[in-house]
Amino acid sequence: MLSLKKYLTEGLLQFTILLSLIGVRVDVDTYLTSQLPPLREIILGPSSAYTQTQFHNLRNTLDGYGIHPKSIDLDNYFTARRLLSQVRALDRFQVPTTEVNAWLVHRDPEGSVSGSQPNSGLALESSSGLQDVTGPDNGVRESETEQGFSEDLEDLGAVAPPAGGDLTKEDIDLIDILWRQDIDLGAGREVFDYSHRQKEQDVDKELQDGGEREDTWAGEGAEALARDLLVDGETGESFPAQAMEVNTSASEILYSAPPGDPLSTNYSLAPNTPINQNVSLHQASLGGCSQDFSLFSPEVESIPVASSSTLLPLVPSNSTSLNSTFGSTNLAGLFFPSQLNGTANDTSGPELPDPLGGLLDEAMLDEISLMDLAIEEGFNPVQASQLEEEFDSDSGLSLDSSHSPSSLSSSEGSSSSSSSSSSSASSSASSSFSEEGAVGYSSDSETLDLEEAEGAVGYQPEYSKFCRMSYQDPSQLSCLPYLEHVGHNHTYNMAPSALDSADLPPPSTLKKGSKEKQADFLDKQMSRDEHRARAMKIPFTNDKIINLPVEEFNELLSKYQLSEAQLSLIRDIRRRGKNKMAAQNCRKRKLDTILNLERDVEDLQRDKARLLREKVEFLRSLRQMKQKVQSLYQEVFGRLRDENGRPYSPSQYALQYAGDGSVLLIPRTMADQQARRQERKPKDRRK
DNA sequence: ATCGGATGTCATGAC
DNA sequence: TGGTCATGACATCCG
Repeated sequence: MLSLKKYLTEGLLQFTILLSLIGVRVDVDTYLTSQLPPLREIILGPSSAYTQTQFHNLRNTLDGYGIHPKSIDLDNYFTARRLLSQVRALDRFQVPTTEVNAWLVHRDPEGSVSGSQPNSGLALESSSGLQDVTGPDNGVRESETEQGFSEDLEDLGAVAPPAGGDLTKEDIDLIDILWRQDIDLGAGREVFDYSHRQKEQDVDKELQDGGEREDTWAGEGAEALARDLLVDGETGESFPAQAMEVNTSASEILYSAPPGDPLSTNYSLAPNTPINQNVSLHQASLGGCSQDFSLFSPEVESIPVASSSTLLPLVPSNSTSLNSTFGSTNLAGLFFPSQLNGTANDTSGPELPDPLGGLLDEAMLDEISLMDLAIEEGFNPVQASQLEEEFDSDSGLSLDSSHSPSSLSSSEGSSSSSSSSSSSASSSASSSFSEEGAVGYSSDSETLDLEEAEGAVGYQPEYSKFCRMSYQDPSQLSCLPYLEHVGHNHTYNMAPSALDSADLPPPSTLKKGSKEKQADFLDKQMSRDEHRARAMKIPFTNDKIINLPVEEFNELLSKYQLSEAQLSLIRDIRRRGKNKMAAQNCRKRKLDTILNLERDVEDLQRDKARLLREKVEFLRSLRQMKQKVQSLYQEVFGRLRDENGRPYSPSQYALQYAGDGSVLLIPRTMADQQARRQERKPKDRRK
């Protein structure tokens, strides 16, 4: 806290120096000893009343990070830095830092403005700033967080294996017994197997999907975090420590002023310092950020800094007048601009030709170009203003409403469900079926066994459907790794485990009637190729035909004396079977692609909405900056006095900012020339 | 009866 | 060159 106070004090001092250099008397002691709550608390420590403002509640709530209330000090500290950055880098685009206004509002020493005004200003601007900057973003973040949270919940559920899903061998044996008891009722053992498999599939699938989602969300979380960091950086906190530091020369100049000089006491300019010598202002105030004042730089530097007759001494007025004129009213206008269009300013009268025309015009050009850009993007200024209002009302989420996380979740849910229905096949097959299906029709007895077994298989239509989707020879998976993610509809390898004698129920336990039914049903369940193979008395299973590696397949063919028709059929079966799997694979990929594209679109729409919000904030910030510049200009100019103590005529003189950070008082004619030159340059550049 | 989704099959091209 | 895969197009089934 001590170091923080040090920083704050230094920051305030530096800002005071800046204000002093532009002609404003700032008495730090006044701040330190005044009753101005924010500043005093910033330096001396926060009061409970301050730290419990809605400002922080809002921020903490929206951020969800539970920032300690004392972090307000940092906020305000950075706020000061941001203000400096804004003042120094008006030609640069900076992220909305509307909260800047908060504790720059300084109290009229004469008490014309009560401390509550800055306080309210702080509250207003701060909350506004929060809503503007962090609110909508937080909205996005919040939604994403919420989404991620729900996803996490799902993941938790997915990671946890379903109760009972992990069957032991005893369980399987029990299932066998139950199946033997139920076989007469027509319930196939695969019903049990399938349920088992389904659980495993669900677990596997959810594990897989959960992992994927976890990765996805981790990635999105990181992205969101990066965005947050970026946004934070855009709020000005990432500014280099220099845009804050007053260079040494400045301090030297300031403190080397005659001790008895009241101006030096106020960190202001020494009296009668000729501005054309370009010493005090240049070295003290703007040197550190001269590179940021690109708007003024090259042309101004090229000005024949001319005869000393054209550059008159810049003499700040006395501190009293400064205090009185740079009072709350002007500050209120400065920091709480009532006009957002930035085209008019109450304090800018016709008697004060705008010497910042170049700057403002350029800034306006930027704004216009931005608005044009917005229009090009289908986001017209009206929408921008609406968006701004939404922003103000902390309804930034509305942009995302049509692409809410729920929709994303649903899409992902559908994705996972679809993929689970398909990819579950291979995993279930590998876990449940130890032997591929056999369609051995070489003997009647085999056929009988087969039919009995087939009768036991998939008595229930639902099962048949599931079984078609789930069976896969695990031995082939190693040869066909891509199948791991594909659900196959292998009608032709339905029969399969029937030949596994270990799994076969004793034929004697089967009743004749149910056996016939089961045979009929199995007949219906057999694929056309299976029927053909059966009709052609192909001596091995379709599954082998399809899934054996080509060498083994040829070897298998060589073991049998097969007719040409049989060989042709076998080749067709193999071709069709492989093509069937390929088609399923292809469809799954296509579906995945569509889902990914859908998700990408949603992400892009979210990004677009965020960028639009940021753009609105940029525009708003730009307007505020322009108003501030104008106000500061008028304040500075209004305090300038010639050797005789008379104010300069705005119609005859203007302030000109040089590229090196100095501020010159030059005749208006020269300023107009500069303005025209600056106008021409961008046009030439555009050509 | 119609429709749409799921699936199987064929043709074709690429590797 | 044959095998395999990917994919568009079409057919079929089914709810």
